[in-house]
Amino acid sequence: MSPRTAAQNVEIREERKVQILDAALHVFAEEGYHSASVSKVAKRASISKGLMYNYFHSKEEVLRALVVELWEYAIEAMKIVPGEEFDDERFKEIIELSIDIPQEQPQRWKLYMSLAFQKDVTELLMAEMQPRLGGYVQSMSAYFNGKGYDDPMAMMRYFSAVLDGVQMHCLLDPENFPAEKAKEYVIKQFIG
Amino acid sequence: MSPRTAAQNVEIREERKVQILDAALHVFAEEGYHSASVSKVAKRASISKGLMYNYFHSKEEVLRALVVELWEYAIEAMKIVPGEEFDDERFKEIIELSIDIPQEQPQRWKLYMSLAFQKDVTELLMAEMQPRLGGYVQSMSAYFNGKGYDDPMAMMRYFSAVLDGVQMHCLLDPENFPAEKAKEYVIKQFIG
Amino acid sequence: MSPRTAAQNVEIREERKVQILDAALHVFAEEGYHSASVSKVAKRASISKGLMYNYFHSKEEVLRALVVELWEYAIEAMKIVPGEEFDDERFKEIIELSIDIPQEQPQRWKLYMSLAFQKDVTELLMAEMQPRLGGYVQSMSAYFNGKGYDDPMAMMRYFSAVLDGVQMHCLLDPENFPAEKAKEYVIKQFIG
Amino acid sequence: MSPRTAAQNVEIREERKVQILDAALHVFAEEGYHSASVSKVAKRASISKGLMYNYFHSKEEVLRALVVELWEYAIEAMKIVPGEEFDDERFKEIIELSIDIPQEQPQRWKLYMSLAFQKDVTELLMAEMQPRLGGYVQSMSAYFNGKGYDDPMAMMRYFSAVLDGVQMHCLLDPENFPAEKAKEYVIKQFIG
DNA sequence: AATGAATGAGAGTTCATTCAT
DNA sequence: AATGAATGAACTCTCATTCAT
Repeated sequence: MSPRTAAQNVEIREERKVQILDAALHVFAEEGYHSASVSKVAKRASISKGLMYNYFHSKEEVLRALVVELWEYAIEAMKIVPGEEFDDERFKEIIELSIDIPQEQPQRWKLYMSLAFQKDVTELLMAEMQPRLGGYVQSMSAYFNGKGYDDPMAMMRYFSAVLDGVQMHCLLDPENFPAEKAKEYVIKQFIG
Repeated sequence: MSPRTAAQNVEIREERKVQILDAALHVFAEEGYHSASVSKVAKRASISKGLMYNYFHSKEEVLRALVVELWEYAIEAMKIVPGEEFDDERFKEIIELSIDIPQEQPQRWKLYMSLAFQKDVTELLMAEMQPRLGGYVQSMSAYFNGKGYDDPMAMMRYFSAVLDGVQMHCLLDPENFPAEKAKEYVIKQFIG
Repeated sequence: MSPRTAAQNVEIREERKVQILDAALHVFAEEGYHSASVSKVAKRASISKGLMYNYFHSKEEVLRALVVELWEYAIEAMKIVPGEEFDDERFKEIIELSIDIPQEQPQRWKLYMSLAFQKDVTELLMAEMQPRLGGYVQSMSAYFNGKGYDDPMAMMRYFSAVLDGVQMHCLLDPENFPAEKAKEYVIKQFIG
Repeated sequence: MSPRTAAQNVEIREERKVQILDAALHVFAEEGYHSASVSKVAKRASISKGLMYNYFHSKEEVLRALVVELWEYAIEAMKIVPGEEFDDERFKEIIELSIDIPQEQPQRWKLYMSLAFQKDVTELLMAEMQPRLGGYVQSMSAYFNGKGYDDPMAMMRYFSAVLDGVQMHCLLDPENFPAEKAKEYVIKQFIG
């Protein structure tokens, strides 16, 4: 019965973290972040309440981790690279991914959106994600500049809004919202 | 030495109700319905906690009143009439109003949007609004049918999504989002 | 429109008091003294909450009045006279009345009994009724002394207990408890 | 550095439960179930209010536990066995125990009696006890049938009333009520 | 005499967090 | 690393009582 090696410990910690975040995602999604209790998350993760605090300093931090994870996944999935230049093909791909990704894990994204309107949370997330998304915004800005629009910045912001609206409807009414058509419409409008 | 007259009481009650709803709007909008506490609402309304319950039976009822008020105002402001037929001019007006109205009372609409993703609340809201909005959806549906689109229903849903996205960005970043341009873009795309 | 005369005022006050006590009796009996609210009593009495406090200084005082009223009625109905001497006939009558009276107004007596086990209330009532009941106890004591019992005081106390037990069961299970038989048994045992 | 063992936890929980029930007994008995506050019970048990809810889901459940405990003790102490047949000796013993047992733990029984008249609670108690007491009633019924009384059922009910009356007086005025004499009287009357 | 709007203390309950083990 | 007993502050809601009118 030798003690665990440091490597094993790290591994265990990593597993536990995933366990907890996974449990938290489900519980938060089902009951809403504020109504969900830490006890329930712990129970769902099959660990004790106390142990949760060994991995996350607070309920809020669990939420934060969940959101960061979400965005990291999205950035990864969209293969976003700082400094990248978009051509039409790549831009089309980005539109498609932007609409497809939330639909893969609707729970996660619904949870995320449910938070987006609460001041303190919004700020918190912005602080967390700003650095990671700066490059993306620039790439997009450059693309719209190159498109020869009258007011490329306005167009870019409008584009973001449209995309958000579409994502929102995909999440809220996945059965009735025509996601594929919406993709086409967006592509046609903004790429031409 | 007579007691307050009935008229006086009605007046007082009316005033207080407005006071409470106003306070609740701000507190709910800032902190989210679930995290906001009745105490804070009362404090903001400068009344005792107890008195709130003289006017509303529960926290939820305050929310309901707020939402009903919101929609009644919107329907009134947009001059929506059940069974109305939209022509291009009127449709343009509706687009413009849809984007302008939320900006007049951003708090209210932020609150409203924040609720859309809270599962338990969504149902409550739907029940409250369905009857009030049925006619509007039909008018719009008829308009899109008349436009000769390939798939008018899909287009209508896409239109709704776009509008929601624009409204959302207007609310979340009113200083930077180009609302006027966005109006033009929407009009150009959907009316032609 | 002349002002009310003093006599009229007294009359009104008396009526109101009866109104209130009557309402209180019903509400207290239905919901229990502690759970019943002053508002409900006022509503049932068709007056305002405020006015109740013009007649009784507190909820507790209403209760006290109710109990005093109850005992006064009982004493009156049993025609108890201080210093009276009981013969067998009269004692028989007292037994019968003791069992009949609670059954006439079961609500009142149930309410009364529900209070009898709470320390503060017990003391309160004792203080209130002691003076009114002293003579009665003496008469009874004299009766039992005259009966030639071994230990007349013990017998008297036992008698009181038996009577209370019978009253209690009459109130709690009026449909099944054989009140008339019980009367006979008590009479046979204590009078002979 | 291991966590508490399961056995330790069980022990702690057992102790605490006793602590809480003991505190509740006193507070409920003194102030009545409805007026007693959970805070006071917690204070008397020297624990936090919150912890009470780790052991009982509600104030009512504490009451229920108390009552069950009480009856289990009484049934045990009276050695009641379903289906038992009473002879005179055993019946005498039952009378004696019925009067002695409440005096051992007057608080508990005062509480119990105070509940008998609180409508909402009565039902709760009946549900809890009916199954436990069915056999006892039958045994008693059989005994009275065998005694050759005119109306054995009436006599049994009368007997119950007498016993309750005696118990009541023992509890309310233990110093002056002649419990031993009362036992004799009851025995003489009902056994002969 | 009469009203009911208003208060404030306290009710039962929940829960994020801590800590002894 | 791990537990869950324990806390305390905050929660929603109620209600006896007061007071301006």
